[in-house]
Amino acid sequence: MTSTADRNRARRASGRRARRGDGPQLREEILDAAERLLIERGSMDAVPIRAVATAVGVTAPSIYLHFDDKDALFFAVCTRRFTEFGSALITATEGITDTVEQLQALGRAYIQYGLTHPEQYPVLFSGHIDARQHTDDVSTLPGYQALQLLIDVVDRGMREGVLAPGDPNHVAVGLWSMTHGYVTLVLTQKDHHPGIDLDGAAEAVLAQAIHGIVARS
Amino acid sequence: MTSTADRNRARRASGRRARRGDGPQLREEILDAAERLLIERGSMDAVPIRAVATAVGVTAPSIYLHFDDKDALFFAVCTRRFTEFGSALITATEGITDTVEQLQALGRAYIQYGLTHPEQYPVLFSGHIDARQHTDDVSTLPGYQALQLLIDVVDRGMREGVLAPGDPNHVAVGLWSMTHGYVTLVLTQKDHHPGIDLDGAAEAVLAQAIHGIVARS
DNA sequence: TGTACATCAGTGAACGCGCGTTCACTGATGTAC
DNA sequence: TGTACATCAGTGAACGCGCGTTCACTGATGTAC
Repeated sequence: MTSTADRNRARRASGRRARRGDGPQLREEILDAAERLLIERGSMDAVPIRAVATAVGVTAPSIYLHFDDKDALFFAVCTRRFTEFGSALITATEGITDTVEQLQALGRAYIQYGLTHPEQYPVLFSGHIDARQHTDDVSTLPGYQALQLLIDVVDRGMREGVLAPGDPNHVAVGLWSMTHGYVTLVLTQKDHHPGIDLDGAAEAVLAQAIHGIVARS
Repeated sequence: MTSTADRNRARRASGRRARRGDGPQLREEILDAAERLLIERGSMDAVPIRAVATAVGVTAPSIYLHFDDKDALFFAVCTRRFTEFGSALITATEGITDTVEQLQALGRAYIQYGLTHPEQYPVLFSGHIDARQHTDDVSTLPGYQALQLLIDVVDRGMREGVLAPGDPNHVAVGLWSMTHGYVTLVLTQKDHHPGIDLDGAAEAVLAQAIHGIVARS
């Protein structure tokens, strides 16, 4: 599991140096370790840069050879994961022709991704990292692509007549609110409502959201 | 504005002491200051206990005469605000007899409260403070009463036949997901989606949620 | 009514830790001539 | 082919700050006798 860290430590202990061109590889190792620690500890405030360095088998200052500062490191962690998140959503719609079913698949994929990445999800969407300090390009920000994708599908559904007419932006925001809200409620409130099966409500919540926007015959 | 703090500082400077029985009053002042700083700085991690003490016109250790530790202080801030939040929801339904309109009023009140308390809302619902370390009574926790109220109204609507039949718990969770999700998206993503009027979608989102659960004639 | 005492509501100073970050350096690796 | 040099990829030590919390104390306020 920590074999690369051990290798780094062994190299260090034996007085050997990393070869030229190993930089990018170490960068990836740092991102992996930072993400793993983020998952373990629950928030980026609880992950010191020293801990990341130790996990990689390297000293703290060398982190700064690869990232400007701590924020930049964790922003990179999020960016990487968000790319994966976006792919998961796109993959979910592939092979599905019916627009309503596409929306359902999108919602399902969204919720599933959120619930299976309980630590990354809040980092992506809780606004703890001020993303705009790191990118000028808004389109790379968490949420942007997801929302655009959603708007496109909703728009198509309306033009096809399978969705009730309306403002695609508003409808998309509504759907996003519901899936996002459901994910965050499950993640944060799960243990606060003994009598209620929050986890088990996913399909019902999804059906309810779709039900609210389909065209009525 | 800081007159009580000034009074405290003046008392201190003049060598005078607070009278017996002033404890509870200072406790309230501490809560006020902590909340104000929470609003200003955006997160409880960004509010040192010394800053709270300074704002009240007192030294840091005296905070500990009123609260066990920092967590307890901010938990108290949240509890107080959550009581208000609960009252806002209950007040919103008063004088309304139609169940669907009650749901609409609840949702509207929920969203409005969230958007007008942009700093407290995340503290209440983001799970940063492990509430269960401070209370055994789950029913005092943020969210519990709100959800119970919602379930009651939904249940009544189903029995009246104005809402489509289903599991009241699931439907309530769906409504909560939507309002909670919308509030958090607006608070965290507002500036990330230039072309989209997130703020202005409230009524549409609400209508969509209601639309998804009413009985179809 | 006077006096010794307890208590309340703090104060001031310090402890001790952890953290982000910087700085001067090192030594192997690669390159120019 | 040999050698002087630049550079890459780090290291080790320390700086400096801020923070939560504790501890010994103080002096006015109230109370028992």
